[in-house]
Parts: sequence; structure tokens; C-alpha cells
Amino acid sequence: MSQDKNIQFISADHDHQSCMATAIAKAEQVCQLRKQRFTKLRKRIFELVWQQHKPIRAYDVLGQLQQDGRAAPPTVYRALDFLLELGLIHRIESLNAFVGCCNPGLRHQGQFLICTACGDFAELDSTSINAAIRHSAEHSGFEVQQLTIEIMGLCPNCKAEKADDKYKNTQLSCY
Amino acid sequence: MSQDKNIQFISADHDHQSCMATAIAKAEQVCQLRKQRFTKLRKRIFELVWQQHKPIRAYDVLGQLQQDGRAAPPTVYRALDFLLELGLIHRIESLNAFVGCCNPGLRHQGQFLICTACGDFAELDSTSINAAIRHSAEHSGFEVQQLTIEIMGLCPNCKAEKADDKYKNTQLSCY
DNA sequence: TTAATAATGTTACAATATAACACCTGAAGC
DNA sequence: GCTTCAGGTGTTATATTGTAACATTATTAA
Repeated sequence: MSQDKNIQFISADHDHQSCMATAIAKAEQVCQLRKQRFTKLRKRIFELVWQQHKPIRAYDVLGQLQQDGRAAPPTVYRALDFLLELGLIHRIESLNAFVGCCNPGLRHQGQFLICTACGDFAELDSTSINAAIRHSAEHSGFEVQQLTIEIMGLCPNCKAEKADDKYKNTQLSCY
Repeated sequence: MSQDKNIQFISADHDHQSCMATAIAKAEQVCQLRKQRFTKLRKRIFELVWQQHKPIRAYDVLGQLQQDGRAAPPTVYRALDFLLELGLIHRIESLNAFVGCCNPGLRHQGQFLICTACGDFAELDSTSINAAIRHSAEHSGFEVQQLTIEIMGLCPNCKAEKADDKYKNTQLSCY
């Protein structure tokens, strides 16, 4: 059975502070388990990636980081690589951007739903999608190593708003 | 039923000249149909993308183009954008590279199998993958606009070779 | 404490992509 | 044919994204 029920877009009453605190706690656990150091810098960059619940680009992370003091690109990229390696964040290839992983610890490659209107995203880990892909690929003798699945579109909120806009436009066109 | 049977990796007896000629003919048809001009430049860049049956990066296209004479990045990117727009080529996000589309004309977004060993690729258009994704996404109220599905791994040929290598290594380790 | 290793700082640069404006060309109407 | 004009291309400069290489600092383990 697929885990689609876990899909979560951000909502008005979302407590992002506690959401992020949970993420940091999980990240610390993962690092301990893998005998890796969750240094002050790595933690800071992890926070910056999580901060907005939207994909963030490396140079935006850098910009934020520079508010604390001097910093250069390699500092950011190295930390991002570290976090990627441990599965604590994911990279969105089609945006050259990064998002916090909601389910670190498990080795996995999620699927991403990204709203083109508000930038909010959700991570899936749908077994039915994974199965369909693996079946198709392996059916032709292809050995899957890595999957990139990025789904752009409108999140439920923005979809509703678009419907509203449409209605508004209809009204306007009556003048 | 899925179209997985269409998967095709390049094989030794593949006649790429005729394969490319077919692609050009199809591209010309598509342009006519859409009332767009398949100019000399666009055709040349289309050929360069098709030439290798592997993903090619914009600056490699540029390099090739410069063998014909002076050229600058916008020239290449504009042609690539045009070809993307018409669905004559696809962009591989995880490689910042481009591949020729084997089935232009149909509006579609394929799935790509890309060999990490030899660079060869194949395009799928699996209805089962598409269905699984649309189902998962729309089940949560998400309106899908665009899909990016990139599957990295070993093509059948390289998978076989890897098995050979393994065997060789086993032999070597006996010395 | 000391040596070894891992992490970070710093400079320079490579690779990818676009903005802005000038110029040319080919299609459509006269 | 000629003219006009939109679309296509050339050109320069620059923005954005990502790394190589080496110096320095911090942490771990002996």
C-alpha cells in the first residue's frame, strides 16, 4: 500500500518552529547513528534549508549565512553535500534547489510535489510509483541506481485560489 | 497497457544516420504543423543534439557549432529552447543536458533511463508510471502540470559488462 | 601532548544560463 | 517588385550555479 496519505502541504495553522525542531532532533539522531558530526555550521545550514518549507537555492542559503558573518560558496556547498549524503535534505534538480527531508533516517529517494504558484512542496514516498518505475525499468534489463521524480503543479491551496481568480475575472469581464 | 516494449538502447548494429534522418524528417513535419520555422541553425543544433544518442550539454553543442564558425551561448540556448518548446528534444535536469526526442509530435513528457556507465539513454512513455504518479498526486488534490522523471542506472549492455568485470576482478584477486 | 584526521576558510575560477540591444532575413501585403 | 514588420540571429556583457586547490582551524584518538 502506498504512503500517499502522508502527503502534507503547509497549512495556516502549521507550527513550523516545532516542525523544524523535530527535524533537527531527527538529524542529530541520524548523525549519531552514522557516526558523523552535526557541527554548528551544518546545523545552521540545515536550519536555513528548513526555514521556509520551500525549496531554497544554494546562493540564497549563502546570503542568509552571510548575515551571520563572512562566508563563501564552498562552505555552503560542502554542508549541503554532507546533508544530502546523509539523506537529511534532498536536491530538486529542476530548480537547482534544496529541501529538507521529512523522513530522514530511512534510506529513500522521495518524489516531490512542488507548487509553481506558492513554491510550497510535499514529499511523497509512494510505493506504487516506485514499483511502476522499477518494473518498467527492470523489465528492459535496466538496473536502477537512482531516481529523480519531480512533479510541478498546483498545490490544493493554490488550485482553490486559481478557481477563485477565475471567478473574479469572470465578474470583471462583465463590466 | 504500458509502452515499455518500445524501450531501446543503442546496439552495435544501430544505423544512427538513418535514425537521425528520420528524426529530422519528423521534426520538419512538426514545425510545419505548428507553423514554426525549422531554420538552418535550428536544424544544425537539432542534429548536434541527436548526433551521439547521449545527453549533450549546451556548451558542448556550442563547441561543436563553433567548428562551423563563430557562435555564442545565446544562439545555442535560443535554439534549444525552441526545440524544447516543440517537444523535439528534452532536457535532462539532473545532468543539465539535452537529448533528442524519439517520438515528437505527440505532446508528452517522457521518462528517461540514463546509463551512468556509457551515457546512453532511452526514453519511456510508460502509462503505468504516468498513471501511478497522477493518481498519487491528484489523490491529494494536487494539479499536475509537469513531470520530471529521470532514472539513472546501468543499461543492459553495461550491466552485462559489469558482471564480466566482477568476474575479472575475482580472477585477479586470486593471484 | 601530539599526531592524525576531519572540517572550515579563502581565493580563484569553471560551468551554466540570460539580459539587452543591434542587425539581418524572410513572409505577407501592397 | 518593393516595403514593412515580426521573427530570428549576432554580440557583448553579466548573472547564476558549482568546484579546485590549498591554507588554517578544530576534533579525535593515541
